[in-house]
Order: sequence, then C-alpha cells, then structure tokens
Amino acid sequence: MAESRNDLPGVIIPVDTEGNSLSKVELLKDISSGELRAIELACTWRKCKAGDEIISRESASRDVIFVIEGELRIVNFSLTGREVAYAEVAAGSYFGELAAIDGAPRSANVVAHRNCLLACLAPAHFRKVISDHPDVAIQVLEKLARIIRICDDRIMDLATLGAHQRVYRELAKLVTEDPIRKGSWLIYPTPTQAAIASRASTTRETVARVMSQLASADILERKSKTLYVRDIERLNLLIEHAGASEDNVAR
Amino acid sequence: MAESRNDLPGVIIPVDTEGNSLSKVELLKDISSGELRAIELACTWRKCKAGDEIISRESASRDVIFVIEGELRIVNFSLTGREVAYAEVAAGSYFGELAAIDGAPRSANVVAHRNCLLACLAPAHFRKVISDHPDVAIQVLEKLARIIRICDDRIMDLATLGAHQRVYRELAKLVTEDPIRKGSWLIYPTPTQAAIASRASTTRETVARVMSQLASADILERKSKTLYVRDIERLNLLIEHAGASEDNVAR
DNA sequence: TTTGGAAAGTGACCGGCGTCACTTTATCGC
DNA sequence: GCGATAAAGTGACGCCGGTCACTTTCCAAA
Repeated sequence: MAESRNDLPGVIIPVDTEGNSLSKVELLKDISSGELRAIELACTWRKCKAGDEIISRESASRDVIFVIEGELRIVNFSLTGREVAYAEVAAGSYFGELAAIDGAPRSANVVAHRNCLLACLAPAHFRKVISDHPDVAIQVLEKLARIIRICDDRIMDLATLGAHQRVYRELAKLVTEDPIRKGSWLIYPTPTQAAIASRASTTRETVARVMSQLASADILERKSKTLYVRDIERLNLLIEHAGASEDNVAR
Repeated sequence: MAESRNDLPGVIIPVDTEGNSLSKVELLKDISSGELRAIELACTWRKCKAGDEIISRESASRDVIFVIEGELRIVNFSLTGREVAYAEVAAGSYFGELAAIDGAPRSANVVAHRNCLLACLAPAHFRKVISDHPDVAIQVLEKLARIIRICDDRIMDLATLGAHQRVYRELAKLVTEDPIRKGSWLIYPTPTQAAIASRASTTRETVARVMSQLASADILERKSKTLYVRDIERLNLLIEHAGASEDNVAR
C-alpha cells in the first residue's frame, strides 16, 4: 500500500507537469484563469493506476478531489463482503466534497477504474472557493441535490420493489439509442452482471436469471459486448406494472 | 383540499401577525435584523393543521419552507401503498430546499404532524440569500451533506441487513439516556410500531415480533408510553454481530 | 490454436419475512 | 368508568430470492 502525503495512495507528481490543468473541470469553468492557476498550485497532483483504492473509509484525508483524467467508482462493502455501488465519477467531475464540507470521516471507498490523474484540494481551500464564488456554491448545492434525489429513489426501490424489478430498472437506466440504427435501443458496453447486481443490490445469480428470462421473452438479445433491447415497451411495462405480470413475460 | 396560492394547503395569514418571526430559524441566525425583516416580508405565511399534506409529489411549488412552530414528516408511498419515511422536520428548521435549488419537482410528500406555522420563501429569493451570505450557503451544504450520509447508511442497511437487524438499528437510534436516572436508557415517546416499520422498511408485524423477542430476552421492557432499555450492551451486540446470534438472544 | 481464468447460466434447496386473519390490549373522548 | 377505535401481539402459510455447487461459455494472452 503506497501511502503518501495526506494518506492517499498513488504517485504524487509535480504541479507543473504537462496536462495538469483544472480548465476541464466543469465546476470551475467560470473562474478567472489567474485564480484557477492559484487553485492549481494549491492542489496536490496524483497519478493512480486502475484498481488503486483512492479513498477508503479509514482515510484521514478530507480533500476534495478533481478528476482530470480517468474514471472512478464509489462503493462500499458490508461486513459480509457484499458490495454496494454508489456512483461513478468521470473526468471533469469531482468527489470527496462531503468530507470537505462537514469534516466528518469518509463515508465510502473510492477505487480507480482506469488510470487517473487527480488534483486534491484541502477542505479549507475548497470552502474558500465556495465562499468567494456563489455560483460555485450553487453548483455544489445542485450536485448534492441530485445525489439526494438519486438516493431517495434508490431507497424507495429497495424498500418497495422486488429484486427482479430492481434489475429491470437498472437495465432500463443503461439503455441508450443505437447510434447507427435510430429507433433501436441497446446497452453498450454491457457491464458485468456482478456490477449490475451490486447496483441493484441483489446477487449475480439473480441478474443472470432475470437476463435469461428477458432473453427468452425476446426482450433482450446478447451479442458479445452489446446487449440489444428488442422490445423496450415490454421492458418498461415490466417496470411499471410491478409484479403484476412477472411470469407472463413470455407471451 | 384547500389549495391556495402556490398550491400549498393551509390558511394564508398576514405577514404581520403575532409570532411571525424568522428569528428562531437556525439557518438565518447570523443575518442582520433588517435583512431578516425583508425576508419575513417576502415569505408567505401559513398555518396548517395536524394531518394536512403540506407538499405532495405533484405540487408545483418550489418554495423553501421554514418551520416556525410544529413538526412535520417527510414520507413517500409506493404504488402498493407501502409507506417509506424519510425524515422529521422540527421547529426552527426548514425543508423543500431541493426543489428550490434545482427547480425539479418535489421528490416526496410532507405532512404536518402537529399544527404548524410555516414561512414559505420563493426559490429565487432563497438563492439570493445563499449568494449574498456564504455562511448560509455553507450551512445548507452541511445540511445536504448530512442528508446524503444518512441516505447512504440507509442504502447500506437495506442492501445488506435483514429486516430484524434494521429494526434493532432503528430502535438503537431512538435510545436516549434516562433524564432522571442516569446510566439508564430509554425510548420516549415510543413511536408507533407502524412508524418504526416505515423507517426500517419492514412491516408492522415484524417490528412487533422483534420487540416481543427483545422483551422476552429482558433487553426491552414496555411501560405504557416509555420503553426501557434494560440491556443496551446486548442490543448493540445484536446490531454488530449481524445474524450471528439472532436466536441466541434468550441466553 | 491452445489454455487458464473470469464471467455467465442454471438447478436445488430452504430460510427469512411479508401477508392474512385474528385476538388482545391500550387509549381517549364522554 | 365505558364504549369505540387504534395499536399491538401472534400463529400459519407460502414464496421470493439468497446461497451453494456446478457446468458452460467467453476472451485474452501465450
């Protein structure tokens, strides 16, 4: 475990390195280039490898972390080892603001999904940026509001739906329109079933069962890396209509 | 349904009424009395009766609402009628900030638990207050951060614990020290079992069963309105140790 | 092409807990 | 104190879905 300053893992790199720029960070886009430069200097810059655990629930750091390159996942593990996925963080976004705002310990683990370039800003500095720039504060508020809405939905799902329903919903969230053939829907790249399971809070096996059920009902079709949604209507119907039909899928 | 301006229910009362003061609102405590007065004038003031539905998921209003007197509950209902409780809001606090921040529809229902005096502030006004007062913005951020942490915990619980465990935890959250006999613990006033159930996302019956189990194990003792926690150690053990002992409770 | 390891598919089992249907006990207004 | 209504206790039943234990299929590196 390559712990270093601030007990975050990864390799610290000098501030003035090719590519070390906060200009791609959405949150800071309206900040003058002079001040942005000051923030860049205040950051600790880090490179991490895919698989690195950037933050664990035990880390003492309270920094806000801007993702310049790469992608990360926020997850947690139960005592029994069950994985619960919270979110993904893409380049241009940031995370770790909770601890920076309230000073409490980190509430989840964050692992790099690909190689990442990160800029870490100390809480005091972050709060100053917020105080000096009301529009940044509003953006952070908007982000937290979005997170809360997502959490609330998820709590409702967990509290009121069955495991199958939750898998339907999770799949529905992943559906995008076919970029080539319009009017056709697909999921690409298909996440691993285990990943879907941890987002829907169920088991890999249940996801597998649901998916083969959907496949045999001609709602889904699996072709190597992409998953074609043949009948998006019926998929949505399945979600709406709760357990109503559940086994009438085939007709 | 007594809908009125802003499609919130309840009786609108004139701004200048005895008791219409924002001075007890924690969020606004550092605002000068002059400016506070301006905010008071900008608010729509309302009195609501216990049981009134202040906000439903369909309401068009995006106001932030300060609770001057009374108490409210934030809940949601599934399609099947199952109730999911999110939170309580006490006098001196506020709610409805999500819609005011992001302009999206309300995500939950809010009902008055007792008679309430409310001050409703339009989103634009609220955002102005935030922009003008960085410390208010920080406080709102802190509140949202706290909500997110609570949500995250709840998601973990729902995703990884059994129903009994969740009831234990819910009970543990309600425990306070006996104000008279120190070192002794109790729950007062005891919420209805149905209320506990909706917070732990289970059924009334399960709560009843768990509680009689705990009672027969001499961990809890019920005396009309108060619930005495005779053995807080064992209660915590039950929570920690997951399903490990579960039925060893009695020994 | 081979091959090893990961991902996916599937059957059998069974226990937790939601549902239903009552009975019993509190509680509150008169 | 008494009736009415809500809250709480409890047994029986059944099924959803988690767990285990394999097999089968992918896929990527050698």
